[in-house]
Amino acid sequence: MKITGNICDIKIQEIEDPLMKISSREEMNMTIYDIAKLAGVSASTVSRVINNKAGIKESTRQKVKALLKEYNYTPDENARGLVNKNTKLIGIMLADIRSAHHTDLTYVVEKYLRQKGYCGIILNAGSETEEMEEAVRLLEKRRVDGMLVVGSVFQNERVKNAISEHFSKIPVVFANGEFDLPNVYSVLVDECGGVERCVDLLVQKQKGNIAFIGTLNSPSSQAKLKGFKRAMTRYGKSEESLVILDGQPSKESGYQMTQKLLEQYSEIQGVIYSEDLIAAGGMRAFWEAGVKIPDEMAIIGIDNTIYGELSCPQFTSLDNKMTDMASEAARILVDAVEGRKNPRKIMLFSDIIEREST
Amino acid sequence: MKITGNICDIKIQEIEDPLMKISSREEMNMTIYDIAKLAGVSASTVSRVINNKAGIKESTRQKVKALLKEYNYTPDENARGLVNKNTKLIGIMLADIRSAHHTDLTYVVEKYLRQKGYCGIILNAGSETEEMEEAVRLLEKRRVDGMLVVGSVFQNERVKNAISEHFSKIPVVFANGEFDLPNVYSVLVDECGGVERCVDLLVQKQKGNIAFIGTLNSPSSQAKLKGFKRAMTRYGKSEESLVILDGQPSKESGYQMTQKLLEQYSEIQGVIYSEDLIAAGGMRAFWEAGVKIPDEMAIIGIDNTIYGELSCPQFTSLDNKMTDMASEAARILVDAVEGRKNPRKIMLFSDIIEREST
DNA sequence: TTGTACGCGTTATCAG
DNA sequence: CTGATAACGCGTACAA
Repeated sequence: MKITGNICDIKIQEIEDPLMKISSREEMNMTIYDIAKLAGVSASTVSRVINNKAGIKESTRQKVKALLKEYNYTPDENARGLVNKNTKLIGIMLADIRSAHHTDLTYVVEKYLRQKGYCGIILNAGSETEEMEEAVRLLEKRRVDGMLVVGSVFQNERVKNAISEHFSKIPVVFANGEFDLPNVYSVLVDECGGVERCVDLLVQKQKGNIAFIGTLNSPSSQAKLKGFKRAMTRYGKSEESLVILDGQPSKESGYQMTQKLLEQYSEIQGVIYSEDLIAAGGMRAFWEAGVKIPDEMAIIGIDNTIYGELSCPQFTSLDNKMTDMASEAARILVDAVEGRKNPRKIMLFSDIIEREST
Repeated sequence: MKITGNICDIKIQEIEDPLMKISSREEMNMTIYDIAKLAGVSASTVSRVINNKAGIKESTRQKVKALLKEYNYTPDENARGLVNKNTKLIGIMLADIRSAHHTDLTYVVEKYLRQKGYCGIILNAGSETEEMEEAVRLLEKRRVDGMLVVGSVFQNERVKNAISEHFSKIPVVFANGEFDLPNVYSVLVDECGGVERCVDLLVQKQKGNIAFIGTLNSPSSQAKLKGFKRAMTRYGKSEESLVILDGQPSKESGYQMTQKLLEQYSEIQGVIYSEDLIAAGGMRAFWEAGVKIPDEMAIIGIDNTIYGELSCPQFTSLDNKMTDMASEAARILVDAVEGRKNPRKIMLFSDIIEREST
């Protein structure tokens, strides 16, 4: 990977730098002792100034402050944490930050945490329980003050055990899932009811023959599926007659499942996809097949991500309130870390964002 | 936000928990001293066992190890860092993790760092220089071992100064930008040349009247624009005659700019968008206007995100190698932190991923 | 092979 | 108002 030359006015140089090998030690970070010596006071006085404690002569305070600024001293948050018994670190565990709804959530959480003086450590813990346990262990080593678990895929015994082993004493907020543990809070969304309302919407649009396509393995997916079944039986369908296609959380899977649907289930008038991403894959299949949306087929996704808005035509999506969930979860977590009380479990209500596909 | 009831079989409870108010102190995290006492050895022996140092009687090693496991002791990484003078923390600064190409990059980086024993602290530093400086300060407080700066928006004097003030002694890798500072590495992509090749492709497809739509303010955008101008003049166009529409990095802006294009520049046969997201907005405008793609209009985006694949038709995109950049940047950073040498500046070469829009 | 003593950078307690 | 001193959890010379 060595390129030498001049490409588009950007000069490429190679400098095999001996990056400050010796010089680095000479100018370490300032400590309160250094400042104290400079100011002719004790370290504790400097500490007091830094933390704005009362009972310091104004003149010394100013003198110290000046030095602090001059040498632009920055306190070592880790050393601070050692004595304060907190790290101001929050662990954020999710399967994969690349899934659009988690990205949005993470953004909101990180912003909030930072505003409250905390730093988020985001861990892509994957979808295998072993990786998840590993992530929990890692966060324990970091002595995070609290932990946010995002996504119902984490709702399994292994993770629950890992948490009760390693994190029985710090607050944990589970977004979109729950553990029956004394220190775990839950923020949930009524995806079940939301999907019921999706069915209602389609029925109302004269699209009563509805298929459900998507993943079925996570608790969240199960809730969605339950909503689907419940609503469909409410409209007189037998559970055995329902068209439910099990797939992966990818656009490719959405595409394939939808092709299968078109081949095998000609009576279907509408589809509910368990995720927008899968729906986006489905849109492609309909587009290729020349199926008119919404006239010949109505579409609803879930998550209300940007995929629905980018699609042509834009598709309706069940907004499962990921950003609301993010701010609630972050708030509850910080509250818990700082000793403020909150309900152990709250639920948010999803909304259908109707667009051109219904 | 209090809900009581039973919704879709999910029982909602309200427990105004007094979350372990008293009990929490009783069972703090184990320290090496606790283990030492239990094992009847000194703390240093325990430390040696933990760090697999040689020169420990096998029997005591086993005894200690057993205790370690029994009480599932986990070393305090922060305390460890205090004496080791490292934190195994890496700061990752980007404008907004929600932009798809940054999300992918972040994922790759986080995975790599973790595999190498580091933890990433991701900061959404926004696009205002003040926020950026704030982020730098924050990372200094955390005493990160290294820092990754992602995105050419950070290439400004304020950030450069902040880095030389607060981070003159630790390695910094700048992905998609550069600072002339001794401790800063750069990983660049030849977006300029890439866009030139995009123009070449369109010309080759008999779509020589090309417009450029997108953001123009970041160094990265400037490089893209330069490539556009260079190639177009190469094909005999005068620079003044070029159609260049300045917009925002959003689908809405892409939509509006494209509408404007359709209204005002009927001779245009192809468009290069500075970002996939903007291109996606543009696709909508073409779709609404009934413009046939690629017959009546050829489209190329930049970033090679999922947006291009989801679009119907899928659009061609310049792959600016964000994930390669991510792994290179992460590798170089860890290398630098651990004292291994690397070129100070490397460049990756973009690739055109051709799809249905050209 | 193991223990003692010290230091990392900070805050808190207590004495002055 | 200010300064010693101890402590946080850990690693490491140095001594035994």
